[in-house]
Amino acid sequence: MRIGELSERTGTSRRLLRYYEEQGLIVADRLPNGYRDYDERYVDRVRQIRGLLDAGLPTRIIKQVLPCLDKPRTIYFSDATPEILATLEHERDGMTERIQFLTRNRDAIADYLDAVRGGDRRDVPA
DNA sequence: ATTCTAACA
DNA sequence: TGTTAGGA
Repeated sequence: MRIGELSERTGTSRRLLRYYEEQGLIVADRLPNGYRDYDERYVDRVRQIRGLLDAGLPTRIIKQVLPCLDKPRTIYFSDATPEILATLEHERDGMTERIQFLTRNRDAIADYLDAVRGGDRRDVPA
């Protein structure tokens, strides 16, 4: 498939797909006309990349982790070097911090909402 | 129509 | 990341 289809099927802009390639996250084959050519495997791969990006991992880290993940949404290291393990532990801690940050803000918003709506009205007052 | 590269009101 | 120019 060409970039347009991959874009639609992954919800990722063509611009971003080219950017991921530029960052070494994905490698596309080229059609005789120069167009990028992707196989089915890339649909999941791109989704996996987006997931890690949303989790807060920088592309440079994803680049190292990517070769260790394939089929489903799992990450497995049979060749986990101590450097990679240390990196992942750091990322894990970063995720934990972001989760706590999000939780605090979500609760603050939830409390605000509960305070504003006297327990009945579901729409925000003008 | 679609995609490509490069570049930035 | 979006958008756009200029080309295939």
